[in-house]
Amino acid sequence: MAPGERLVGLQPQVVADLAACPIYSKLTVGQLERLASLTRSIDMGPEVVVFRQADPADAFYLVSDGKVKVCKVLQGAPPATIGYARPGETFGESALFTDEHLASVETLQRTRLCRIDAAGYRQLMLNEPAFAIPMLALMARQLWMMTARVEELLLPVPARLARFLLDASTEQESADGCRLTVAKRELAARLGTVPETLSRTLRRLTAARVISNDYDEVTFLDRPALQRLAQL
Amino acid sequence: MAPGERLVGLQPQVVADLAACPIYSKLTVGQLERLASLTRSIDMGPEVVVFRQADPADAFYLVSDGKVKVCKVLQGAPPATIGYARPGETFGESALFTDEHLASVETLQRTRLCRIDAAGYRQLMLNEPAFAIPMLALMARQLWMMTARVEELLLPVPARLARFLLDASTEQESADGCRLTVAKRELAARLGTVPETLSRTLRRLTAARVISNDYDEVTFLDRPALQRLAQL
DNA sequence: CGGCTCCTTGAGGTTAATCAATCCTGGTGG
DNA sequence: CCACCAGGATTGATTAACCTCAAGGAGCCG
Repeated sequence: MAPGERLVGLQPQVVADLAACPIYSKLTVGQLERLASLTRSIDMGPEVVVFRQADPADAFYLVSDGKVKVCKVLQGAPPATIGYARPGETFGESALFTDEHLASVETLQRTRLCRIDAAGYRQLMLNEPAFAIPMLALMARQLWMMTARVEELLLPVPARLARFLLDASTEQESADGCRLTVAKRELAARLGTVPETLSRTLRRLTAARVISNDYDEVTFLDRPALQRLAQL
Repeated sequence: MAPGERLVGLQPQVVADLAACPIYSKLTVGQLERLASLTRSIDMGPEVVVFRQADPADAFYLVSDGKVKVCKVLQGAPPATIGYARPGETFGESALFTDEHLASVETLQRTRLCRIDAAGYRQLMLNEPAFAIPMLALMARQLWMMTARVEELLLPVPARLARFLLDASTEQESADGCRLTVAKRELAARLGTVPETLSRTLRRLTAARVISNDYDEVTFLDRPALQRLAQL
C-alpha cells in the first residue's frame, strides 16, 4: 500500500460514499452493491501521489471528500496542472480505455477516494446502461471544462485570474468575493503562470480598485470591471 | 435548410456512412437500422457554418468525409480554434447533455456529415449499451486530446509547431516530412498564435537546418532536433 | 495590367518569464 | 518573551517571447 494510504472500511463506508455521489444517486440497491464490490475506499493524507503518469492503469477513482490535482509532467519544464477533482468527481477514467495513466494525480488535502476496478466497471457498463450513462455525462462535463481551459489559456493572465476569481465566488456562493483555497504557488500553476506574475497581477487589480486583497481573502470592488477583464 | 447544405440520400447512404465509422462497426444490423432512423446525411460545401455557439442543440454530428473546425468565440478577441473533427469523429456531443451548443463549428472542405438526433440517441443509450460504450470511448479520446492541447499551450510556439509537424507526419504516414493541409492562417490559429509568428518560426527552423520548407511542403532535416524542440 | 488575397518581413511595443533580493510569517529554541 | 530561522510571497530589474502595426512581395483571377 502506498505511503500515507489507509484502508478505511468495507462495504458500509464504500456504499455510503458511492450513494453520496450525484452521478450514482439513481442506482438501485442491487446496482449499488455490484458497484461497491468493485470499490475500495481509501484515505490519504495531503500531498500524496495517487498515481503517476504512465503507471499501469487498472482502476479509476472517485473523490468522496477532499481535493486532488491532476497534472502532466514534461521534460525540461515544470509540471503543468491540468485540472482538479473535487467531491463527486472522478479522475483516471482513462483506465477504462487504456492500460496506462495519462497524467499524474496527487492529493492537495486529506482526501477520501473510492478506487473502482476498471475491468469490472467495463463489464458493468456492457450489461447495464445505468453505469455507462453517468460516466458519459461526467466525461462530457470534463470535456467541457477542458475546452474552457484551452480557451482560457489563449487569454492574457489578468483575464485568466479574473475568470478564476469569478468562478471561485460562484462556487463558494459568495456574491462579492472569494477565498483562495489553494496556495498562491498552486494557483499560479493552475493559471499557467508563475507566482511572481500572479502577485503583480493581484496587485494591479488592487491598485485599480477592482478587488481588494487581504491574505487569502479577495473582495470584489468592481464586479463589472472584473467581468470585462474576463472577456465573458 | 442552411445555405450550402443539401440532403443526400435516405437510408442507403446513411447506413453505409454509419457502418463505415469505426465506432459503429460492431453494431448489429438491427442496431444500425435503429441508429439510421435517427440520422440524416448532409453534404456541405467548404466554409459553411454547421452550427454556432449557443444555438439550440438537438443533434450531434459524425463526420463521414471531409473536415470541420471547432472554435469558440470570445468578445474582443479572434475566435479560438479548439480542435478539428475528421472522418469517423464526432462533434457537438454536448447536445446529448445540454440544450445549447458550446462551440461553433464550420467546414474546412466539402464535407459529408451524419446528423444524429440527440433525444433519440439518448433513448438508444438507455436501452442498449452498444450505443453508449463507443460514445464513451470517443469522448475519452477527445478528452485526452484536449488535455494534450492544454499541455501544449503551456509550451513556447516553436515547441507547439514542432509537435504539430511531428503529428502531421505520423498522420500522413510519412517518415521525414509532412504537408500543411490547412492555410497558414488556419494553422496559426490552431497553434494559438498569429500568422506572422508562424512565418518567422518556420523561417527560424529552416535557418537552423531542422526543416526545409517549400510552400506547403515541409521536410524534416533533423528529426531528433525537432523532437527535442517538441519536448516529447 | 490592376485588384485581390494570402503570406512574409521589418520595426516597435507589450506582456510575462527569469533572476535576485527582500520581506513577511509562523514555528523553534534559547 | 524574544531572537532566529525557513518557507513562501513579494518586489525590482532585466531579458526574452510574442503581438501589433505597417509595408512590401507573390500568386491568381478578372
